[in-house]
Amino acid sequence: MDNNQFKSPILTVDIVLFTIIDKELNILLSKRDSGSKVFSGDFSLPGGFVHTNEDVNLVNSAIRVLKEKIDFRHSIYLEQLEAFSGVNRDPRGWSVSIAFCAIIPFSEVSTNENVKWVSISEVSGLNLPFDHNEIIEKAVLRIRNKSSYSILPIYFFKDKFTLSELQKVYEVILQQKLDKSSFRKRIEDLGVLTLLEGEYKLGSQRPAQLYTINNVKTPWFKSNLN
Amino acid sequence: MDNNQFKSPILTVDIVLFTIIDKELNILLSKRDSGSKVFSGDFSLPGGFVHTNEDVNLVNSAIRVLKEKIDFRHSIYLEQLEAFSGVNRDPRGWSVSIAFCAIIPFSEVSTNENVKWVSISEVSGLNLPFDHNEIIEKAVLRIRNKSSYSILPIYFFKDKFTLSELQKVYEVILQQKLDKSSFRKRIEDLGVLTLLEGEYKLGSQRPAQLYTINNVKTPWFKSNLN
DNA sequence: ATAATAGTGTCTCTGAGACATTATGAC
DNA sequence: GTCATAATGTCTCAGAGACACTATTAT
Repeated sequence: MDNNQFKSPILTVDIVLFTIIDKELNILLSKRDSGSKVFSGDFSLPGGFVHTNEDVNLVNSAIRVLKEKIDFRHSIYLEQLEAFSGVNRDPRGWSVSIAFCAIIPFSEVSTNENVKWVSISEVSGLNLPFDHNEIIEKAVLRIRNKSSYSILPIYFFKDKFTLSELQKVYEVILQQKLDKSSFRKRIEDLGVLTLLEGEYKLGSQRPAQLYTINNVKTPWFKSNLN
Repeated sequence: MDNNQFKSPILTVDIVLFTIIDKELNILLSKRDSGSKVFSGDFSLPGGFVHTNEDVNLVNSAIRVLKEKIDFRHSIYLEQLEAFSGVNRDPRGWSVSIAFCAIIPFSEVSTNENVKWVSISEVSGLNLPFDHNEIIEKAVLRIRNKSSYSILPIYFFKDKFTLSELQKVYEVILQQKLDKSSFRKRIEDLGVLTLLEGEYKLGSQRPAQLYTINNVKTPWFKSNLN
């Protein structure tokens, strides 16, 4: 029970930040700092060390790391995924990385020369540093799974959206067509969407009703207990 | 991106080990070492530092820590719960603890003077060190939730069990009566149980068929996608 | 036979999915 | 009017739950 007799593991956070681009889930990769001891200049998940002098907890560390990589004004969805660990996952030594899933509305994505967005079909062909391929795989599964029984996908929208737009996002994430009728029934029964009275999305067809989310956090469909 | 400019956080693992005693979920608490710098002599979740010289990953650390506390021959169920972190959760400083959920068959529980089993109704009345009350709360929710849509509760059995016994364990965990007929339909439809031909549990009533688990890991009920 | 638990069958209700139909805008 | 998409309605089917019924042992 004495901390001093063992070399302390390296402790980092990594973030799998999702958005939707061109009807596909995309993930943010960032170019590793030239001063980094390992994989410098390569693209990897955005991540970094915990700053014990300024972060109050790991969520805070994750947000700080993300803000160092990209600009975002709108608040993002953030959820802890899993701790990845082992004596061999990092060439520098015994390492633990707490991975997070995050979602940013596609209307808010910014970019710069140190980051790039990569679709999840492309990313599986890349050979990323550390166990970042495995982390991404698990993050995608998590997002898919949660989307199948919750309204998580609303976090891909900034504020207003139509039910058809929301359905399309579900279809992109779940990679399957959904029935319009039952989709709408499920969503509306949740009672988490507020109809924006008199507000419509105009196009070259019938205008669609705009909705926004109540300030309720990720409720579940009834299929799950509780 | 330089590790050395920040004081490294304290990194530990904590385990919420469940079993069932007297028709209630129980959790293992262990007496903290007299040499421990904080809360020494108090009861807390079993936990400890990662030993970078002998552990290969965090699962390994968790198992080692548990083995230091109690004897167990039979393999146990172990699953990562969540990383708990913050500048204030440990009086020694910025700390991260990776919490695990674990299950041991109630036929296998051993005990000694440094550990005690406490029912989850009792434990909520205790004021445990660190954020251990919060960790336990989340662990209980996780076990309850998973039990509602998976066959996780089989891990409370060593090998053979009857469907009635299994149902009783579900009822203890979920804190509600289940319908015998639909319970059996759900379980049998999963196809994960093997009927032990000719083996029955005898009592003062009609003998019950004994089953065992296929070497399948925690499948889900259909209600969840995938 | 009775008690007690094991195990099965039947009915109903609900919710999801398939699919058809109606509604409302632009042109 | 046509076209495209929004929105709603109808039908069927499957699974869960309520509950009744049958089966098999000990005594």
